[in-house]
Amino acid sequence: MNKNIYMHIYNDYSAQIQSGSLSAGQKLPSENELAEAYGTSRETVRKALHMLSENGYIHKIKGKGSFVLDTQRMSFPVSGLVTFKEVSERLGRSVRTIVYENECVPSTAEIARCLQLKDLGPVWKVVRAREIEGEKIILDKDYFLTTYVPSLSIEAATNSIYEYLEQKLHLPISYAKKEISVEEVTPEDKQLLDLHDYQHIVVVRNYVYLVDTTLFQYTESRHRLDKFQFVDFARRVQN
Amino acid sequence: MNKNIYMHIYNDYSAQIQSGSLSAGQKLPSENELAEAYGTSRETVRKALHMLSENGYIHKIKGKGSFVLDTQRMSFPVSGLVTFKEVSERLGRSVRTIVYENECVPSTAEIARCLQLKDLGPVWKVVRAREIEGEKIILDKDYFLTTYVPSLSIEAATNSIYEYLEQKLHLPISYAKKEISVEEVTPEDKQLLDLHDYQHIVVVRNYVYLVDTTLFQYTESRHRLDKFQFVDFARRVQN
DNA sequence: GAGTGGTCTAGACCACCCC
DNA sequence: GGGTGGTCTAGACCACTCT
Repeated sequence: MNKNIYMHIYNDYSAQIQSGSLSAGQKLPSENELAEAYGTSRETVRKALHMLSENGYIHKIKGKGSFVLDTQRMSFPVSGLVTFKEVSERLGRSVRTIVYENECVPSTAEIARCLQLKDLGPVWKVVRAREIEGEKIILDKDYFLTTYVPSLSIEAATNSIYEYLEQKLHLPISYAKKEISVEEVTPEDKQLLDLHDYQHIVVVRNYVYLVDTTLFQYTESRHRLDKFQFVDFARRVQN
Repeated sequence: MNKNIYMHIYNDYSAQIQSGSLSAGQKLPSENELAEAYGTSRETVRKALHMLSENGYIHKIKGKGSFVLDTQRMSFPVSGLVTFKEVSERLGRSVRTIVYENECVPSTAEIARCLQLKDLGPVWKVVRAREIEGEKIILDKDYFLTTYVPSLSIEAATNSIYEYLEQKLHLPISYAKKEISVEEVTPEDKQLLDLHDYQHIVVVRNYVYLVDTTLFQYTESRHRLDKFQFVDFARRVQN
């Protein structure tokens, strides 16, 4: 199951902290104790603890130990590379996805620029609305290079596209760049979402890269103002 | 100057990549070559390369090498724990800070909640507007525990509070939690900023912690809609 | 097969914290 | 002084890429 020892340790503790069986302020065993407990070396334990620290689960204090952080973070979408499906499941909300469009289209000049295409070749386009507790709040517009995603079934689009890409197509997704801004609503937004009278909308542009650094997906996630929230955890770089 | 070898390597390469003397796609020396060049071990080199990778500077491919990423990221404030001053200097924009308030006040119920205070003790409050190219666009409201920040000079508030906290008070700032949302403008926003007719404003709530995990600062950064941008870089967790 | 990055080891010394 | 985390070493074996 867990090929790597450090991943095993990381998974053990992140699960315990998320589930609440380890609560804020509690002290973890020392690195030497963990190394012995897992039958590994201290550096391997340290790698796991470093990841827990990077992801906001614990905090390490020299001379004292590692401590669980107060972490009811991640209130809503878009932190890290977490998918909408993962987040809504975690929240246990009543969520529905409506697929408006799921087809191969010639790319417009704007999409070609976003995907860094030389010519206006075809792209696979998916347009979906996310309905949360009866209101259509988020509009997701996805564009994929047809080289990697020649087509997508309605089932894949309705469930999780990422699940399909990673588990079926085995695309090695590596990293993403996200840009958040606020823009004026478009007629399309008004038509496809329950926007009330808001004149602006939060736009999250997502550029997704494979491990060979090719850009293969561009996504525009358009959120109704009042329902948008983004949570971020950051560590100050030490000197 | 650089106490740690890995920091030395990290600083060397992050500087070269930021300055553009290493450009996107270029290959770094192999880990073994770097270890020899810096007269250190491979694990130490790997620690530096891991940090470069985490911060979006490079990308590592097993069997091939480490490559510089296309990185004109960080378009505007609020990514990582970077201060306003650091960012505006990097952008080379004409920026001015106006201090409206800089004093010790009793905390309101809301501020006490944000700073997790038991009682309504005093806090040091700073209210500043950020003027960019002639327009007051950002309103920063900072609240500090007086235990750590008994007072602040106008100079510190006008320049960089962080610089003062870290270099003069030697406060060990460790990590922060950031929440971004969009809210309705308040009369205070209208009065202190050049808001045009926008009815909403982007609010970035920032909770800053010291290394001993005490929360010592709460900041509300209120950005005019059209000028707000947030850029984030994220890696997909590998399995 | 040679070169690369990914994981892991079993030590070492240091700086810091607390008693 | 004993325990803690922070840094570093000099090896090892593996999986992967390229040719």
